[in-house]
Amino acid sequence: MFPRSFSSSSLFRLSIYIPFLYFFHSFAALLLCTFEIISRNSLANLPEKARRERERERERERAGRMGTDWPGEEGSPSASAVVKTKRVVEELLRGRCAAIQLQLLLQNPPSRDASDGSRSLSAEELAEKILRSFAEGLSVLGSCCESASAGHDHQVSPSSGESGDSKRRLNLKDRSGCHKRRCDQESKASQTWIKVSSTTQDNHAWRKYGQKMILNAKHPRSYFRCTHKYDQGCKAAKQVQRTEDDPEKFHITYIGVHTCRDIMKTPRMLITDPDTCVGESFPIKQELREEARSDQTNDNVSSADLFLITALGSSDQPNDPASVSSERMGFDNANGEPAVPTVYPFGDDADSHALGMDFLRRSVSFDGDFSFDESEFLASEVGA
DNA sequence: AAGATTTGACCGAA
DNA sequence: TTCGGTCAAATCTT
Repeated sequence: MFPRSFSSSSLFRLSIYIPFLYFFHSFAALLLCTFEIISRNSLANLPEKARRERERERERERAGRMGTDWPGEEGSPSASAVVKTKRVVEELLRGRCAAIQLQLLLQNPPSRDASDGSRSLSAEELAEKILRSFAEGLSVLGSCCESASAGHDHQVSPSSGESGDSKRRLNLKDRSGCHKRRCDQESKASQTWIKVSSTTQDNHAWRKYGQKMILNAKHPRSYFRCTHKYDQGCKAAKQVQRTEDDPEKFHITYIGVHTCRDIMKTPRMLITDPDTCVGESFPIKQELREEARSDQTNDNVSSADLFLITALGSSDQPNDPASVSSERMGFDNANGEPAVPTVYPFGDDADSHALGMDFLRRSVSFDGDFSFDESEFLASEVGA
């Protein structure tokens, strides 16, 4: 059946290698189509005039990054929004480029004997590049609201370089700014979802910044923000409160998506088999301490933890930001219904939400109107 | 010493 | 005026 030159060991290696290759190839293709859809949508919304100004804008950014005042920009939020859109598009294009490189790398892998270490390293670098593009894009999108109220806003922007300490020194009067609050609330309302769990632990580093007794509630509510709020401008936050009927369970409200990237976790996410990572957790120091204080154990953490996606916003669709982004990416099925489940049986994981990569864990169906001509896309990409 | 938590005060919304 | 969310000085933990 096979030529004699095929030894059993090389056949064995081949049988292991091919499924991996197939998996990574599919993954790269998925990433590419994601970038393609987002880029096309964003570019379609970009006014022609703005596109012409793109080059000029790049020079501006090169000259003085964030924090530099440009005459005329401050007074026109629309111009600022265009700048943001352009930045998002640039990030997406950068990520798409990296995804193409990754795909090419996986399509034409160098021989295993040649340089195994360098091959996997470059693939990881590319993957990190892609994730960074996602994070940067989300970060820019998240800061759109603030820039609209630039005149009142003293909040630290992701790239302003201002430290948390200097922020602390701000006068109390500087905390006023109703525009920002209202704006934040509106944007947060669409990025809020609730989880009822027997543990407060998830795969993110949170820092507690407040606790309050709530009217007619037995238990206080704790307020957490992402540890990377100041160093990476991550706006994710959560509120934790014990449920009234069952004090063993926690009512957790997640507000906003993580735009931070945890260097320790990112590569692991990519290489870990979803099946094997179910139930695995990355212990978060603060929360473990809280768990210890409240005499809670994580033994009862299971896949049975209910992840409720509630419609806190106006939409009747699940408000999980990740699902929203999936929807924008065109992952809905032909019936117009979201192709995402409303209950996540994965137990405690916020990683995939944070990185906007839920589609990796879901069975994404591409039937419907969506079709992705990979070869055509690659050809056009190479031509460009 | 650095970073995290606690907790009283402040702020805006209702 | 009340309430929920946030801030930041004080305190605690590592």
